[in-house]
Amino acid sequence: MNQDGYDHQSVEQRWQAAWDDDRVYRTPDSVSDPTYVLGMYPYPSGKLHMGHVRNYTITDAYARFRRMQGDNVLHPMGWDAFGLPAENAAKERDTNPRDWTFDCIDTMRGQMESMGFGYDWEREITTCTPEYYKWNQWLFRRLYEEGLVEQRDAEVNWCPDCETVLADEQVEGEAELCWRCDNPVEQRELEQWFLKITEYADELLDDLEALDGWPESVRQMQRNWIGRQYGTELTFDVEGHGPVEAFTTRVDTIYGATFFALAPDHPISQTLAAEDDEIHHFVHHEADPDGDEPNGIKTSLTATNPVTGQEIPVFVADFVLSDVGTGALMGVPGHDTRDHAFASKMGVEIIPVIAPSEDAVPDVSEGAYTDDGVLVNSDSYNGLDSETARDEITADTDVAEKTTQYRLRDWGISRQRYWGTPIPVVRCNDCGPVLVPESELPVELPAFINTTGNPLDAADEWKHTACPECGGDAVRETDTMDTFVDSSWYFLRYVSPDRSDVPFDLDRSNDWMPVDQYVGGIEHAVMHLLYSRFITKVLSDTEGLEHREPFSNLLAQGMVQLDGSKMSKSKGNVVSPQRIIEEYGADTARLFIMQAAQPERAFDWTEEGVRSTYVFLTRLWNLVNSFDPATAAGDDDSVAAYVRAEIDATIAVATEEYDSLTFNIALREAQGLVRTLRQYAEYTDPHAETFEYGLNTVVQLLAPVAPHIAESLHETLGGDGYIVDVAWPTSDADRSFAEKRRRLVQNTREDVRQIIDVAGIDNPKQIDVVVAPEWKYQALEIAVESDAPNVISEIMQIPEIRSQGDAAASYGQDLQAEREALSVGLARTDEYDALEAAAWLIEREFEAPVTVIEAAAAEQSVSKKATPGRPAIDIQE
RNA sequence: GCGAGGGUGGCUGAGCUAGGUCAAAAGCGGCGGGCUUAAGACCCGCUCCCGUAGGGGUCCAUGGGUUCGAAUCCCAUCCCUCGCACCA
Repeated sequence: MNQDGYDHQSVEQRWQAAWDDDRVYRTPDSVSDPTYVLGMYPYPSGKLHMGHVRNYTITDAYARFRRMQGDNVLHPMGWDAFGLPAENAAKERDTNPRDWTFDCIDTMRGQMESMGFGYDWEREITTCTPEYYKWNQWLFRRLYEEGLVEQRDAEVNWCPDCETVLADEQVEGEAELCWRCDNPVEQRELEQWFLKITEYADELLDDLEALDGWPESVRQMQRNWIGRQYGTELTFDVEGHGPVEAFTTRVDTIYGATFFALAPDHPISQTLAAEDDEIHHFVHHEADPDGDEPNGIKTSLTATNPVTGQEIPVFVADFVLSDVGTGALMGVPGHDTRDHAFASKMGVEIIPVIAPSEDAVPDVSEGAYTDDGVLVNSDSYNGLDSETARDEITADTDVAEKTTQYRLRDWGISRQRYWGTPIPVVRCNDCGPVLVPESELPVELPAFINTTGNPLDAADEWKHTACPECGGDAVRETDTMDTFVDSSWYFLRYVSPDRSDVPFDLDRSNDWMPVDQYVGGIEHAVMHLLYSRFITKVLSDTEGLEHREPFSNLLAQGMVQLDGSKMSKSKGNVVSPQRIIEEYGADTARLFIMQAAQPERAFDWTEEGVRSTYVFLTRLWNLVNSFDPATAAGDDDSVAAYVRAEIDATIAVATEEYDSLTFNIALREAQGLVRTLRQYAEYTDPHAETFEYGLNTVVQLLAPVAPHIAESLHETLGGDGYIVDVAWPTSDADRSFAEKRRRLVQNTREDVRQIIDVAGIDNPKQIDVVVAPEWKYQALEIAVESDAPNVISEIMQIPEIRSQGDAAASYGQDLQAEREALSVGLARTDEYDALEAAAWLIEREFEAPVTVIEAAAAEQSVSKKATPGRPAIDIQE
């Protein structure tokens, strides 16, 4: 395949070694406020996949771009090294998670290096090392001291396959499958450690508004996840069982409450189940919270509506969930779809209490009316609108109170696994749970024991210890932390990875944080990104960190697909980055991925695309290597001027696009410039300086994405030092001006083609392109500016125009006719220059001499057709 | 059901936040030509319809509306993708 291509292997190996030797990507601690570019660190599975390649190529290219623009850049990498797969792998291979993990890390680091990613490896972090996880334990202690840790029995999601607890966020879909192994999750009651993220629910929600560097979709997902709802909590008195709290967002419908419902696991339901066989049967055998049908059973009890005093029947119903609201609710079938379905099924009364207007009471017998409206059938509240009624009813009712409910739950971090951060707690018979003192951190993991249960439980020697408080016998907490704890603050550790006395250097963090550009997969939209925001806020409140958000700008990169579907091992449609690197080189892989689509979009991997990218790089290589300034003896003529203008335009466009992370457009521009340069060299002997300028520009514009070949070509072109340190090219070109020029040239060429085609001209002898006279530009400008009803009289006030006589009148009529659509384009001289410079393109195409002339020098019959932005064209056969 | 983002020429995909220069960029595919012994690569052009001097017609999911003028703004409908969902 590559016998025809450039030798990517030697090029890439050479520069990787050179960068390494010279520590090119080192960010010294002394730099001030570097641009912090970060890709989500990977779990070290042992193999880089295309998703990683895309993710890290984006950050690498952006980091290199910013560096060439003169910024100090912080671009680190590390390993999310704890986690269950290592345990499973260790069991399968009869080794231990630690060795396996470090092997994987070594392999992946090697692959990253062969991709040419410019990381500061001296800042590498690995979460499974005691040096790192010590600070997870420290964090746990700090949270504990701040009252943000709680231990409680909890119904938890238990994955029988992974033998561990999962956070709500790790349970996926309606079928409730484990996010890692896709097995159904069960419920278990266990003593768990929780981090009280709910204390920050409001701030986590409200601060999303200001995160305008984040995609709306991610912010929306977090909003949904937090799920704040304003409503009213009110007390119903349940006969014989006392007061029961119920939450509602629609207290305005309380006059329509015709039943009361309890979750099957509500304490009252449990009591009733113990006394009543039918209820027992329902609770334990019939209730199906996952089913679509609302099921329930009527009890013999009634509840007192606190507003109306009415007695309503009490049901135990499976659609009432104990972890939503209070696990009890008032049923308003007239105005809630689900309550309506239930009431219809159970034969409960349905009455309308909200109407679109007072004299349009809706028929709710067949369906609920769920909109806000005006109250009816509600005594003294009749006639009030829903919103006012909610306020007044809540205010008037002693046992009602405005409250806010959240969907967000506290973050359960206990995992019954070995390969994680030990929770720094000791259980003493006398003192209860006691925190391990800071001086004794880290609590290190004992040697791995291959067992079916939790290996920490089996590590007797490690498990039995002395109580830090009383010195008595005690046992260690054998649970480890959710690995999302590790990743909730790792971005701070990169700032000062060597500090053994603090988790992060505070002053430097205040200077370097937040991460300016964070890049990763959308799958972390809620979990990782929410936890990181939470921990950052806590550290801000407790440790003096002056930032309350960790990531200013977030890019959720799209998938790399094959034939429209996600690459996955199970489908067997995986393209190995390793193979691509070997066959085509890292630069090709990087360039292909980056030019294929916008980074947030999914795109299809195609072998053909990769090949043509490789061909492109080879062509560029040959173009640069065959260029010899000594033999390029062309003049600095109009063609050179055209090429120069194109170079400058390319710089302007590419810079803008790099800046907004739309690499695909920037790269397309750069590739287009290569084409222009090749055409130039084919057409004529190029002007050495111009051509060299073009080549240098292309190489520099490609350097962030294809750094190895760029270094080589930079060297070939006689550049000093590394291209990573070369200043990003700049130009005075204005993008919109450049685009106007391009459009003018494009339109003119098309016009010539059309004339030749339509007029059936076989063999043009001479092509004249006539630029409109100055007075027409003047007239146009006046017409655009003018508010006068008739432009003709306006422009005729200018003597120069008036002196044109009929021609002026005629053009004035044209202007008047198109009055509203007029706009000023290029100035006459700019138009002339652009056409003059582009004349060679037309000459080359039609093999006829092209002359760009001023109107004054042309035949009247031809020049009269010329208008600003539209030269007259005269073709002689 | 709720929320977010979308529906552009054979395909992919810009433009749509600042309405006119948009028959609508770019790439792919297809067609023709050049180069070549030939193929590939490369280069040039065409690729909605009609047209013997740059013209005309129809067009950007569908149907309305605003405007001198709409792919671009507004409304409604349909469809697609993603997230959440028996959430009180």
